[in-house]
Amino acid sequence: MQEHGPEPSAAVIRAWGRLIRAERTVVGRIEAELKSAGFPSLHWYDVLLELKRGPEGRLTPREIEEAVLFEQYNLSRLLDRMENEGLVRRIPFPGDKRRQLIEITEEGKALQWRMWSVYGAAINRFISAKLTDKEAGQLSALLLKLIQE
Amino acid sequence: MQEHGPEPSAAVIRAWGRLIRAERTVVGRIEAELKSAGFPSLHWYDVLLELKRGPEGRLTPREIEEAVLFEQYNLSRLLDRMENEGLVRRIPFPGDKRRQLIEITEEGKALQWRMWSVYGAAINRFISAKLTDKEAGQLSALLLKLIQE
DNA sequence: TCAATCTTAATGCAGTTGCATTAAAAACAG
DNA sequence: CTGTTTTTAATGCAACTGCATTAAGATTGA
Repeated sequence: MQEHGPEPSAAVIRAWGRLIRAERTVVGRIEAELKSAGFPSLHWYDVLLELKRGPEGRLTPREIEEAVLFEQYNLSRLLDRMENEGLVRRIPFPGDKRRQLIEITEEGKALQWRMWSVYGAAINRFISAKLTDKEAGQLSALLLKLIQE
Repeated sequence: MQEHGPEPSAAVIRAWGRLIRAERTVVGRIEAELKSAGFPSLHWYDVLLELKRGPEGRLTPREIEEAVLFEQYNLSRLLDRMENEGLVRRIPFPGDKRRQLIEITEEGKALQWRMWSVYGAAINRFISAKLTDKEAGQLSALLLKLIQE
């Protein structure tokens, strides 16, 4: 047997299992709502929202990757699809021909808005109904520890 | 604008964002460890572990689905691949020709064990190092609320 | 300067997932 | 019984993801 230090504690293993399960459960429920309302997936939403928040509705692909934690090649092709749907457009990055700026279109902003209508309601149903704001704050603080380093 | 009740609170939205991000971050780190040790993905591990825990190392596909929250068609094909690798075998379900039992093989048990060596160490590094047992317990309790209903 | 290195984004191909449907068997209802 | 409905698992096809590589442009350093 390979050595790898002490076994993780039961408490840690349980928390890890629940993290996976909670994420799958809630994402599954929310995706189902979006789909049944005829909308694309959360990944599309994530990109649209980040762009909308960015300066002039523009970000580089790298910035989007960093924000949403997608792989470079996945984002590249997702942007292809979104560009085909007229939700974003690629524009040259001034002073660096390698880079580009992704700009959200009016159509993209409109879609983000319409999706939020369904998404926000789903968050209410699947999260707000289960946690008080105080509990949500505690959860945020604990999850932050996992993200950090 | 479509009506959908009040906006989710900032605390809830933040918790939701962190849940997604924490899951992606930790899964990404753990998958990278498994991959660099030459092992298959966490999904394979999940199935192997559930089977190993099941009575006589056997479960129906439905039971596995329920335990790991995979889609029926995804599990069906994952089991094809695992069967091809000799990790599980399909056996008839006594008294119901629609159903089947999936049984973990000795090879499957051995793989689960070897993967745990890497997986457990990764959990130590990416979770135990970030949370005390007490915090892990709090996190579990909060996530349970999200899963329930 | 200019070759070596690094950064950014795209792409071919294989593997995986999602969606819709199918097929087979069991359970149910009249 | 027998036709209908439900349950279980598989599959064709399209969409998406992972991996490795490529190509182009910027940066670095002798």
